Amino acid sequence: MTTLKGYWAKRSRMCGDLRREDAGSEVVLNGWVQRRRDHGGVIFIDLRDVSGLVQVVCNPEVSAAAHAAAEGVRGEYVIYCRGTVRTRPEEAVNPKLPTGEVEVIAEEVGIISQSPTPPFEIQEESGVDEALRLRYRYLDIRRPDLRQALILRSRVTGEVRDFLSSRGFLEIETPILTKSTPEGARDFVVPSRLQPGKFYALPQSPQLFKQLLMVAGLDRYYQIARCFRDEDLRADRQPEFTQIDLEMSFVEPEDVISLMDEMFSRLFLLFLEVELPTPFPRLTWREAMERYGSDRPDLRYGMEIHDYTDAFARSEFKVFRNAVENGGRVRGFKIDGLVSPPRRELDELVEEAKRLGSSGLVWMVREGEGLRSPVAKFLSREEVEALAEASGLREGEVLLLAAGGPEIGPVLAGMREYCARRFNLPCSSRFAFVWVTEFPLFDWDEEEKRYKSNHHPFTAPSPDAIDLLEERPLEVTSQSYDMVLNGVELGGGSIRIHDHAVQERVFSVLGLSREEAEDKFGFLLEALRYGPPPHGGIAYGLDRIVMLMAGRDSIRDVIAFPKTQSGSDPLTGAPDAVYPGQLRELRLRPL
RNA sequence: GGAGCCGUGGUGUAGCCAGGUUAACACGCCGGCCUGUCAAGCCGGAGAUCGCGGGUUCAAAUCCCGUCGGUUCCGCCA
Repeated sequence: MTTLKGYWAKRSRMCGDLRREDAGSEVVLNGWVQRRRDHGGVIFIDLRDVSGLVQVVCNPEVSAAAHAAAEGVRGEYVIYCRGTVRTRPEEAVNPKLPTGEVEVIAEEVGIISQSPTPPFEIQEESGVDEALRLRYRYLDIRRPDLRQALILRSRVTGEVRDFLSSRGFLEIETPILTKSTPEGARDFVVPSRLQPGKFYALPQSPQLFKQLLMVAGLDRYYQIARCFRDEDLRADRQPEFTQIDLEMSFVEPEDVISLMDEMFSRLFLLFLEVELPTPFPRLTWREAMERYGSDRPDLRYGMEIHDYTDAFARSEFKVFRNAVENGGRVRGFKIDGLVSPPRRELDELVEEAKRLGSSGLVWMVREGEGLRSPVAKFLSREEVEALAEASGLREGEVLLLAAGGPEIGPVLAGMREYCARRFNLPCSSRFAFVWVTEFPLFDWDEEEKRYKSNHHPFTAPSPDAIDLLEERPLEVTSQSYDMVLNGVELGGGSIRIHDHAVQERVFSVLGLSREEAEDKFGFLLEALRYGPPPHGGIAYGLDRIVMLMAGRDSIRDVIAFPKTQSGSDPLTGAPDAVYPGQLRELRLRPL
């Protein structure tokens, strides 16, 4: 059979959908050639589309034309195939494929479009250099893991939309070209042609706009919002990323938190078949710092930090006693799930602690009634007993201790992570969610010698802490909450200030004069005079959510066209120079 | 801004520390054989001036310096 140039038969089914029940039916498939196996007589073609893969059999005894066409087919060619679905002979069933019980006996095959040999193999496991994959991202996305991640991402956002919309949220778009606001990350800036010398900024988040929408009386807003921050990149940070952003009127923290518990348990049940117990556990910021040394603790592991200061108050071990006498504390944790590691590994722990910025780390291993430790000789029997008692250390178990001020918290937090990874410790669960609440309203910025908002300047102080605003600002907690999953901050939010007087007091602590505040976000302040409802919300990093759900280590693996660490896109070549004429039009000149 | 790691046919690696033959292996690619494979098999073939620049040396993929790209982390990211 001769085919007309440009002719192709349109598909009747998707490759990956064919099953045993379809046996006997005539189908037309369109797809990419994953692989061709030519046995001289019969030719097998693995045909791929977005739904998956199915085997096409081109037997010259069935159709000489189809077989002849198949001989000219190469990898990544796009073809059509008309044929009949057949259950495979029992010994030829491929249990590795969802479609492995069937195959399509080709009666007609034609090439729709050709392809050069791709620069890398389109297959599951890809050790291929990421820069090359990014340059040919459209080929990279043909690989199943990337394709699946993008499918998952689409389903997650779809479900988020369904869920929020069913709860009365309205999806509203906010500007991409907007005004640079102070504090926070460095802005991406866009020059204005109509107003030379002036600039838009791309939004770091729709924060201010969503508050305006609450003042506007829309009651509940959400958006799958692109955000831009001109800061250095990381595995979990891109210059542009996507937030699930939402805001609600007439709510307290509890309302936001419980709604999000519901949304996330739904997502995980639907897409990962994981049942998450709700409500998710909660820790206040203070508890989190005390027990895990971090405001984003990984609760898949125990290794809770305890205070052992009392045990060393009068110790012969000078390093610890001095630390205690100088107002410091001795804190540490037991490495759950590790027994009698070799000396070499214990020494590695000390090195790691130093890398984390600690001046030292002491390990102790329970051996019989005593403790093996580099500092054992400085410890009295009473101290050893007190430690063994307080730590609950069992035979062979390891206790790590560090002494000093608040700076040892992050060190111990780092050591928890390191131990979990280094010793491959068992997880209590695959996904450990936790809310961290009541963050401090302010941090002290040592460089600029002033208070800064921990979250942002519109975050409401806890009602019972408002009186401390002026006297002891660092002790003021806020009505804020972060959702943390496996040690990754997924999102955070707060109840906002709706009382004008409170807002002014906060600005005053931040050292913002009325004029400065007016200049920086006067439009919001003005809006907040016109009957703002009490409101609050939260914003999530969608990329991070999907990354964790897909079991990936980088958000680049769940973004169709991500950027490299230097912010470039190897596919398009962005960023790039522009024509001099463009600069002239914008009244811009390079320095 | 700082620290670490990586860069060798189309792809992934070995070789580099201890400089010295035609730079090795696997996958892919091309050709041949082959009617049940699915990482097909067997036979044959093509394909790399070792990221780039400079230096040391009789001699550099290998040592030194610089630079570019990628990546991880610290700083930064309200």
